[in-house]
Amino acid sequence: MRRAPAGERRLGRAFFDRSVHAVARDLVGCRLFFDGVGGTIVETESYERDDPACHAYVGLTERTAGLFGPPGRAYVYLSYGIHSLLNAVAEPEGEAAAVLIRALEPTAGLETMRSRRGDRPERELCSGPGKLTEALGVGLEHDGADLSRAPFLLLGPDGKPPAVVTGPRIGITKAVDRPWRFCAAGSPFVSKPWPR
DNA sequence: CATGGGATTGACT
DNA sequence: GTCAATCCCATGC
Repeated sequence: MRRAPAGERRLGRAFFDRSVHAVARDLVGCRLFFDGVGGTIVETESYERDDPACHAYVGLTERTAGLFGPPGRAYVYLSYGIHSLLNAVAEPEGEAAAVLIRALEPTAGLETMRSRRGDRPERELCSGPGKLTEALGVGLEHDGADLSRAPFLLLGPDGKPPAVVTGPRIGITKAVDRPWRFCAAGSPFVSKPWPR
């Protein structure tokens, strides 16, 4: 049996079955593709159950049910009535926590991204949570999908994982001070405001 | 059944 | 720097 090259390591359920903050940090440098379109994750944020900014803070509802489900699934929801935001569910089943995927460094399917988002410079294709779902073609219909199965493909870092810097989360009004934003240090592909 | 808030973006001043 | 667009869904009457 062929041993998969290190760079082809797929992330399975076990990767997500632990602290959501550890998962968020380790996802930086991993590679996410949807139907062959995607790139390297350069920015994430973690949300846990006892967190006023987390949707599951209000408890179990039909909308948030996916957050309480098995780890390694997608949680997709609509923000501001316009943007689909992609999260990866973490922690054991019954816990409610997720990692918001905020930005990618595009490496595959750039032309497909441009056909969806307009002819933009590379750094503007996926540098924000709503931008990257549009670029990849991820929508609400993928809520609950298994991230370890097609059309999703989630691989470990290609080589050494990047240095990660943390900072306050973006665009929320509650629990703004918790340092649960994780960015690849020095990457020009993260969303604004850039971490220092 | 009506209301209002939200983990954003892009256009405009 | 400010601000509107736009829609799902939780909450409350």
